Amino acid sequence: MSETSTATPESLTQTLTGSGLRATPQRELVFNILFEKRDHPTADEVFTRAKAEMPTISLATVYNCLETLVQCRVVRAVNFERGPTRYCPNQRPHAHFHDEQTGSTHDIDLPPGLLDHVKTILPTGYEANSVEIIFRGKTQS
Amino acid sequence: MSETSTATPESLTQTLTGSGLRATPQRELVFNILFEKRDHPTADEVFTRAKAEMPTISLATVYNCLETLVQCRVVRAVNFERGPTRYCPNQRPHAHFHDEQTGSTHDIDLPPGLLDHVKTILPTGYEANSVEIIFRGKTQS
DNA sequence: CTTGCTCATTAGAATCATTCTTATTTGATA
DNA sequence: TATCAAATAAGAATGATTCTAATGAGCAAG
Repeated sequence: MSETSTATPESLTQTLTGSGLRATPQRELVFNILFEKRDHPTADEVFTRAKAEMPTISLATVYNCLETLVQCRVVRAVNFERGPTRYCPNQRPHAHFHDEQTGSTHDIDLPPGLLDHVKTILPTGYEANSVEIIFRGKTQS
Repeated sequence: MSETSTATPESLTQTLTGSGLRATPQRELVFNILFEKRDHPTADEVFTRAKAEMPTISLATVYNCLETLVQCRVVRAVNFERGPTRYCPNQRPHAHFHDEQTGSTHDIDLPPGLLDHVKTILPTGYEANSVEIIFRGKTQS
């Protein structure tokens, strides 16, 4: 039974209301889209998928929902390279591997303690509250 | 005598010509600007500094020069958060610390072996040719 | 040298992602 | 059910970057 810190569609409502926010259909839809297919879509891709389910949703709302979910820490915004921001449901601490051939991004689970180990390289006076690790390369498939 | 892999204004010419490119005044100026003040400026900031020295230089040329220098691996493009790309002269392997209060970015030297250690978390079949580490937090100053 | 050719630069237009603005809608609360 | 704040929608506006087309510069062959 693996313990994850990933929000689920079920726990989303309480996360939102717990932050004084409303659990709207749009927010739930956007989260579900990220939750169902973990392929780090851009806002625009989320928008396309959302429209299939809710044709009246607007791109601005998708941006708003994503921003809200990031604030609530149930979704993570990821930026490597210039280019649109990509989003993933937060789950356990993980690094990202960016396959330069396919352009796709894979999550890499982090062994416990690695982030703390990495933080030890910081000089005195530097207090990190997050560490992001990005690999670039290719995968044999 | 510290051994670095940092290009210098002197070595730039041969790096460029070695790649079949010309060492133009614009390219040299852009590189010198990055080399002199290592504060991770944006293309627009480089442009402003460049104009002080060479009033006729254009923003497009600054973008072109930066891209060329990145291709030659004498300059590194850095992207965290959405927002403009920032540039630093390549020097030794280092991580970036992004101070969330001031918005400034500091280089963190990496102890030898750290990158290799971090790479060991990759599953079989993943071949990383680069690892980027980004800290976010605050500094006591 | 000087003609020709390729690489670079310039200026401005175009594009893309994102944010902003304003009006409308929704939903919880009194 | 009336009220009021929060959320959504649509499109305009912004900002960073890239593209396009024209001009300029430097080297190589004659």
